[in-house]
Amino acid sequence: MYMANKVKFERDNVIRVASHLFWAKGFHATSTRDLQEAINMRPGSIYAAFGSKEGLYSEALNDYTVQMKIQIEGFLSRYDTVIGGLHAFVENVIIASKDCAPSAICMLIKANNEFADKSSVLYELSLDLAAKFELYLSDLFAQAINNGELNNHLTGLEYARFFQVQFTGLRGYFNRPALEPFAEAMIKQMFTLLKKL
Amino acid sequence: MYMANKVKFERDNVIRVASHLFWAKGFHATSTRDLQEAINMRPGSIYAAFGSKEGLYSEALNDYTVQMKIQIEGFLSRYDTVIGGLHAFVENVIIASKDCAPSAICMLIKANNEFADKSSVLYELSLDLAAKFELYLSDLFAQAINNGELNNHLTGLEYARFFQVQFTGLRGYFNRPALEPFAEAMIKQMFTLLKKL
DNA sequence: TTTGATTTTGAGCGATCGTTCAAGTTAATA
DNA sequence: TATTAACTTGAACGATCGCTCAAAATCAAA
Repeated sequence: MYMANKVKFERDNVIRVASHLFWAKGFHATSTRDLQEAINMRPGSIYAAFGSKEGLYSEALNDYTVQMKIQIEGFLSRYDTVIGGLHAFVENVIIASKDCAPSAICMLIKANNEFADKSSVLYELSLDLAAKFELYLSDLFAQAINNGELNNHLTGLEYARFFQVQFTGLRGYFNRPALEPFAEAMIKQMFTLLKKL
Repeated sequence: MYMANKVKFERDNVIRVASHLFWAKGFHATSTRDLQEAINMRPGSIYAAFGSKEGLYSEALNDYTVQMKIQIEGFLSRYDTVIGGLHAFVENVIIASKDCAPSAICMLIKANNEFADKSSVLYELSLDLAAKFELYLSDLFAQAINNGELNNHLTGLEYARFFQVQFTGLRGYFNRPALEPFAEAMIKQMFTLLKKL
């Protein structure tokens, strides 16, 4: 009986690094040679493992959404309420991790923007992942309603939509430097409005 | 006395067409050959007129902001109030012109996203134009406050910031198809919140 | 130690990129 | 009409793109 050779590189770590590079520079501005250097793999290995630049990007974008959910779960576990956890998460993304994240803009939004004109598989993927993330948020807000943190004038999905519009808007706006002083206040405002909907 | 030969192409129109192409596809995904075909000019003429792909993009992005202001002025002149005009403008951008515009996303936001990682001249330009546009909006909201359309709990600049966050968030969110049914209600919600700030 | 399936390597392929420039065309002046 | 400066043309340059594949390296099984 012959066992296959072990793959030498750590797949998850490679995807993580590639994801950060794609997130920072975008798909078209990231060359395969940039990726080779960043993940320390030669073309043959990359193409054997991921098939194409698009294939690697697909896995990178997917991993991004997984990591984002893990990050949210972390905040939720450290806070008493769903809304409190989400508030801390939003503040962390926009303020605390501003200087260490590859980009202030959500990678899903960047992907959706970059591929919006053509009917590429990557555009479809960005729609798919965004839809799934919206469902995930809907569940969270449904919990918040059940917990009595929010009134039930709106559904979980409607709260999720409001949250995504606000969060995306804030991340896009505070991408510009010299606006940090206003970030905390505008995030507070977002959650004040959320509770009053 | 020798008078210079007239330039054959219509410069403004060329910039308009190039702007739409860049807006739809982004800077990196638009090749100079795409541009040659779209504006019906050969490389030599393009480079004589604009210097480089970046130079043409600069003029295209600048023209975009000029056109956006002209569009807003048009709506303001057709409505009694500043807020009414802005409401109609937002509805027009997100709903009515959804299918004819090159992209649902503001070209300034797209530029800011695409160039955010590097210290390129185009990134600086996007910051510059965004700052100028924010000042333009600040003046509009200051007028609205003076007219008594809005209370004076916030300054014109603070209203402008809120508007930009909401508008950007909505355009990003409704970029995805199959969400149109919710657009009008969420725009109404945005302006309801604006008046209650 | 030998074997052989598997993985890694990196030179290099054809295509396309942004850009240049010598040659051709145009049109106002002399 | 002849002159001449300005403009347009398009072939082609070097660089870089995404990607391939024959050869070298690797390691579990024999």
